[in-house]
Amino acid sequence: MLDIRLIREQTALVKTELGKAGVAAAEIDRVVECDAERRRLQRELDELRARRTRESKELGRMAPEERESRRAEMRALGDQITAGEQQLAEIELRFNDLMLGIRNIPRPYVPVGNGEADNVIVRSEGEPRKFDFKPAPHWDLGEKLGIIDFERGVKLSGTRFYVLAGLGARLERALIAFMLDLKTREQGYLEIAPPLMVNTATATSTGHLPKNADTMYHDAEEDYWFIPTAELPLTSMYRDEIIETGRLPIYLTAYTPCFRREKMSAGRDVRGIKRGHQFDKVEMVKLVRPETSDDELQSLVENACEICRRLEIPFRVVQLCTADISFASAATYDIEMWAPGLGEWLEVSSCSNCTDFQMRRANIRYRPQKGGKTEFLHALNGSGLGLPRTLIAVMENYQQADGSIVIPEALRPYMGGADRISLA
RNA sequence: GGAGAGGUGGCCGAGUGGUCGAAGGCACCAGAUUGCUAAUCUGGCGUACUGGGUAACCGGUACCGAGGGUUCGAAUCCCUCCCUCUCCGCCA
Repeated sequence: MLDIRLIREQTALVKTELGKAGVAAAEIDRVVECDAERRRLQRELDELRARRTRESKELGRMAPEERESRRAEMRALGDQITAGEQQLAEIELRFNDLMLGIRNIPRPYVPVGNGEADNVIVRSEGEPRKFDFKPAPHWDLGEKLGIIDFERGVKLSGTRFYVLAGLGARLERALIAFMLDLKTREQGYLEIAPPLMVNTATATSTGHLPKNADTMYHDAEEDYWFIPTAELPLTSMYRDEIIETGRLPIYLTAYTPCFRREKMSAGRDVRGIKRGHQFDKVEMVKLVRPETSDDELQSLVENACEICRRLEIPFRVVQLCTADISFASAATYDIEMWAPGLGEWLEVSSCSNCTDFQMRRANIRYRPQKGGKTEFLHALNGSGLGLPRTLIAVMENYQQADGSIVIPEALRPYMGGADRISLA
């Protein structure tokens, strides 16, 4: 959520900045109008209520016979207040809807653009390996080695589901352990094992609700949302809390499965394990002081890059343009690993500075000055990394002419002695 | 799932219809004082919205788990829901 005061007092600026991300100026006008109406009603109602309090107290001090005569009058005032309250409640509902629907303002350094084509490749690291054979896509490798079973995944659940088996499952577990160890031992993150189903308030805090309700799995009976990313529980952990300054910055990491309907991507990436309804991910979340969040974004990106580096897989960092950053984000960098079998760059991480957008929704604050006013923190999140795509990159980059896959050095300690996945 | 108890300010905790935004304590802030790694005293100190003021600040309203109801008036009475704790049942 944006600060209504900013929208109110610097309407033109907000329109310009949001315009860069494709938000229509009319949307801002609607909010400003609704806000004015809301405040007008609020003031009226406050006056009526002040009168009631005042006169009720008088009434209490009156003699009983005198009291009766004023009752009817007071009851009418009470009805007027009730009517005003109902009216205000309606306006507030509409106001909140409007506010929840406005996206975050991009940071000034985010390149202005109209789509994916305007994203900027910031840097690349690692040389793509030269193959003296045609590198196979991971689905061929996985099936031949018996480590990915697509047919049985479909049998068990349906399209976009698959089964990892044997050293395939083991390799994914190794990646998870490797990533979590790096986060917790070297990068200062606290490991969390959060709930995978969250309530509406949690999903609203991060900006996934109300706008993206149709992209999430939802249990109607209990009103639980299956997390599309651990960003939801991690960012909302401290909802409605005032964080002690000494505890900042807070770095959290979690390995969780993620669930996504992938409605928007119907027909895209249907082959392989690149895009499933369920996938594993290691996530990073930071809650930091506002003035540090841009630096923290850089280090967040670096934290994710380090994984690619240690796996010795070529990657590049892409800065998303204003049109491509997500609803809650003010600045986003994607990290893409090279997948020689697919012949494409795979988005394995997306690191965002969400500034105070989510923190305002979640009401997570701190006190910059002891005894002073509270302020909203800034929240950042990034994958570190998405598992299926990392798995693809490992398989395709480390494949050999005979169809076997060599285990990257960094993962060997986690592979129970295996240094290669070969045909049985 | 059954029975009972309970949810009050950053924290603990009192408060059963008006003078309660709410006693008291802790924590915190400012000052005083004694001095020795801290104590004592005095004062201040909730959040949000809103009106006024350059500002310090002053005023109004709302908020005592959430939502509804009764009443001139609700933290307090009634209803529904959520959550926590204890006991029982069931269960991975």
